Amino acid sequence: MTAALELFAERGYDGTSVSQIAARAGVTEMTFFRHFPGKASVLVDDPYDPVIGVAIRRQPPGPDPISRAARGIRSAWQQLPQPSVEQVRTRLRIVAKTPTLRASIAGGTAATEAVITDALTSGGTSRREALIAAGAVMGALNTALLEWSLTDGDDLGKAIETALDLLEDRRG
Amino acid sequence: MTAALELFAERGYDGTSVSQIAARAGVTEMTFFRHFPGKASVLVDDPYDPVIGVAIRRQPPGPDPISRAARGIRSAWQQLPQPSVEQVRTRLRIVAKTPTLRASIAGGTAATEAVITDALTSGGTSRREALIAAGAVMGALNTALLEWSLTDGDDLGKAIETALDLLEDRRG
DNA sequence: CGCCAAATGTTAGCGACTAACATTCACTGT
DNA sequence: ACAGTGAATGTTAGTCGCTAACATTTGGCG
Repeated sequence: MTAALELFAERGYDGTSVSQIAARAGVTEMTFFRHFPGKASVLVDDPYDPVIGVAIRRQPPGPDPISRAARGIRSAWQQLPQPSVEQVRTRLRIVAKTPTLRASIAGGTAATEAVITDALTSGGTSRREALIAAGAVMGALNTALLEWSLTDGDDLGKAIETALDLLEDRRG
Repeated sequence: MTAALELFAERGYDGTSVSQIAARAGVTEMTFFRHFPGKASVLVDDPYDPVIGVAIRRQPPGPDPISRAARGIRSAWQQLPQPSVEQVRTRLRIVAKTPTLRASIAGGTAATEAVITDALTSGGTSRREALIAAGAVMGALNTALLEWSLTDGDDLGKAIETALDLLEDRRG
């Protein structure tokens, strides 16, 4: 993983091949694929889904599933151990600057969307509305995180807050 | 394109190779890639971006960029020539059932997101909020379209309406 | 010291995609 | 009718991500 991040920083994501990563790690291409399911997986690792699920369920149901999801994620974020901001930033920066990767995180968020959808439906929201709300929330969050990664010295928490406020606290 | 859609229906997206498509089309693999930038591009073709841009700009600015974007898209959708619903459905159905494709449409919506972002910022919204609003709207719409494609006999316009209403018409 | 299992290596192959170069095709002007 | 020209197509060869089948090493343990 260290080798990969170094090379991505040096030559960019598309500019570095898996065999180069393996070589710098003193290892074969094969053993790379035994540790990571794919080249993109070096940059993603998102174990937050369960926490998000219960946090959303704890929010009072209401007519607006988007707001409920947003409140749940805010609460989850606050109780989560804050990750190393600079590490998150370097990773996300690579994603933000690589179109193919931007696309592929959508695959990573699919699981989170499913968790949000389930949490919302358990509160009485129709499945269709829950799906849409989950899509909207994840769309907003992903965009906010990528944009944040490209700026300097800004607070990660504040970026998330901006996104959640915009989703939740409309016409205000 | 006809050959590709046939094969996707027969063997699934991942189960058909580009050379198979080319063969059925009576053509070489190379000339496939000269017509389509990639295998996924057979299923996507989204010339609506300019219309969306001007439609959003026409909406009165307000404190809530998400609502403005949603209203703009609703208006654009109403004045657009309605596409052949069944054709849209078969295409989207393939996308919905193929995880790798679901991810790759995110790449296709990047352009639309940029258009929405620009339209919103021209109305006084900050760049960060405009980006987030665009992400939320596209996330909701994509999810709604994919979910719609998997159902039978439902109205496409109604599915879009559900998404836009949820985004725009909060708390009630 | 020998044994077993996990980690790693080797080889071979598929599919998406690209580049460099050759070829055919359709159409134009003389 | 004919030569010429530019676009569309074919050919070949190669890179990269990724997988499968089988061999090899490695490390701990009785």
